[in-house]
Amino acid sequence: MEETPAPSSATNFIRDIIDADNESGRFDRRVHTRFPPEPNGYLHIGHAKSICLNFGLAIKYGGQCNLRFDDTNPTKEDVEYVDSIKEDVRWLGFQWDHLFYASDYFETIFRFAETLIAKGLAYVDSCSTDEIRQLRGTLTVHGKPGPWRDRTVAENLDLFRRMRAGEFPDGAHVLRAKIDLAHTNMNMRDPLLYRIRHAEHHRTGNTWCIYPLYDFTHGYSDSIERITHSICTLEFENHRPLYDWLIDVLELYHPQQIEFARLNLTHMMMSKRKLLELVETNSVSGWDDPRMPTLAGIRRRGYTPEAMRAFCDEIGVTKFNGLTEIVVLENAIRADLNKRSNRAMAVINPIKVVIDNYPDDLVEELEAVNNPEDPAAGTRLVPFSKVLYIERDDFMEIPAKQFFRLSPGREVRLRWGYLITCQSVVKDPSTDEIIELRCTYDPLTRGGNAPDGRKVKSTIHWVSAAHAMTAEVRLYDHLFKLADVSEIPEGEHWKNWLNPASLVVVPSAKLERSLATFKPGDRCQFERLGYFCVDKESTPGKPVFNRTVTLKDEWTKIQKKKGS
RNA sequence: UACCCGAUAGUGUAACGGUAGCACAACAGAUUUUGGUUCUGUUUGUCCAGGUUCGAAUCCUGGUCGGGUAACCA
Repeated sequence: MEETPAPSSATNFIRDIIDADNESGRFDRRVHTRFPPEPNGYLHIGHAKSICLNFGLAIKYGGQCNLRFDDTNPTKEDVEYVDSIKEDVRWLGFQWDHLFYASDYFETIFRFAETLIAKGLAYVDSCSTDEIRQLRGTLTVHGKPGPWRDRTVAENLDLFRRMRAGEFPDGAHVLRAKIDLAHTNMNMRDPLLYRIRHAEHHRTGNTWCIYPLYDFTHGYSDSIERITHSICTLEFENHRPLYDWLIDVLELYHPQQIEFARLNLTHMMMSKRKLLELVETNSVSGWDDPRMPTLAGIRRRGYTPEAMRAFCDEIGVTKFNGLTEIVVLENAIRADLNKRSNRAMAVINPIKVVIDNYPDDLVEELEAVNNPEDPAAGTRLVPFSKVLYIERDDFMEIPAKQFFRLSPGREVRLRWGYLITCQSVVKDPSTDEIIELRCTYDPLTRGGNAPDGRKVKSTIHWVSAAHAMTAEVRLYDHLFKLADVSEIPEGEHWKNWLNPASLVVVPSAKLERSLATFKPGDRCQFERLGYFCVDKESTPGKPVFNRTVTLKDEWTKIQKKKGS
């Protein structure tokens, strides 16, 4: 476990609220937050925003942050998710002060319900789901009281206890708060508090056959844990009056609920339901497919926790429901990896180069700098010989304007190697495809500098054919070709918008020898191409590298501009 | 057709009644043995209309636009 992340310097409206509360002494200057996921899926980048916010606030103010599993719906939840969520929070660099489960409070919450009944503020409703929906009214039409609303306290208490005792089947009764069926806020129209579910819970087993609903559980959990600021996303704004009502009628310790806008990213789908569908239909390889926005996915993709935290810091926290460009995320990981990644040479789309005037059997070990951003990273030796591979994109038989890489008659530098000049092009006579370049080198330019001081416009990467290792390289791109996935009309098949090129597998890229020692999770920069990491499926016999993100690429930009 | 919330450059955010800043993007240049990095510079903004005030992005009123809300989900 690394040390506690430094507190964020970014200010936001929630910090303003906390500052004001500390000023007034409202919570005795305590700050106690919580991150409350339901263990029904894998965490994604949106959750990272919430995690960084809640844990970050606790660090900033010297307070505490709990991890609490909101596990009130036994049919959707599983320990698999509990475990992955813990792992993800730790990976992001945070450690919770207390670990709780809402199910820890089931007995307490049951007693709260009895108290509510005793106060005449809750009743057992025996209507069907349909009837309840009918009587609740609509957004513009008031609801109406149902036939069971005026049961006596004794009758309600008796029925509720028998619900718990397992005397009734699922759906026979529910417990509802008695508030106001004509309320303009739908959440206040006698909200459901408990339902009967004869289902096994991943923690409480078969102890319970009634389970409290979110609204009835969440505020009480916050109150029990003496949370000061209960931070959630915008869609719970309309729940706050109920949150406050439930705590106030029982005269309990009252945390402050604060809502902020969830994260939306271009080219990304954040809906848990749709992510689950991608997994279940094998549109991706799993929850940790490197194209997924899950923390498991981006971790496998090669993202670092430092970059994720920097990103969350940069995007800020507001109540405005915006759409953040994915390049902001990409910029965060580039900035981090640029400083710490060693460089290596890898040729993804190779074309053979023969240095005609280089001795047939000579192999030279050339010194290469590991990381120009970090002198302490030192140097390594890379083998050079007569037959090399270079990137097919680094050669143009008829060079375009502004293309200053290799072409017939032109001299370029091989990184850490020699200056070479292309003398001729060998083509497959049947297909006309270029299969080989014949070049000459200048023996006086070892290391890359010419004694006469002449300059070349371009430096390209290469590997010695005889010494290269072969590896599978997986090139990842955006999962969705559409920037704003919320624009996909409801009902339209959203999977039509998946990017067919989101994964390009290169079966046999040619890699520099030094990469042979890399283990799964190891990261490096393939010079001029991007940042890569070794995939978990990689083995010594069949190495696999994932592209985390490309480098910025001026040449591709120039080409795109010309094309459009 | 109800209620709640929001609106600052292309995008995301800061300014808390007193000079509209920052990051990313874009554009131009310098440096560079990665068309990377770094550095310098440029372009672009307070949704609209009123009001309060010496002074409004900020406060008030009205409008416009956008988001949320009618699971026995969270």
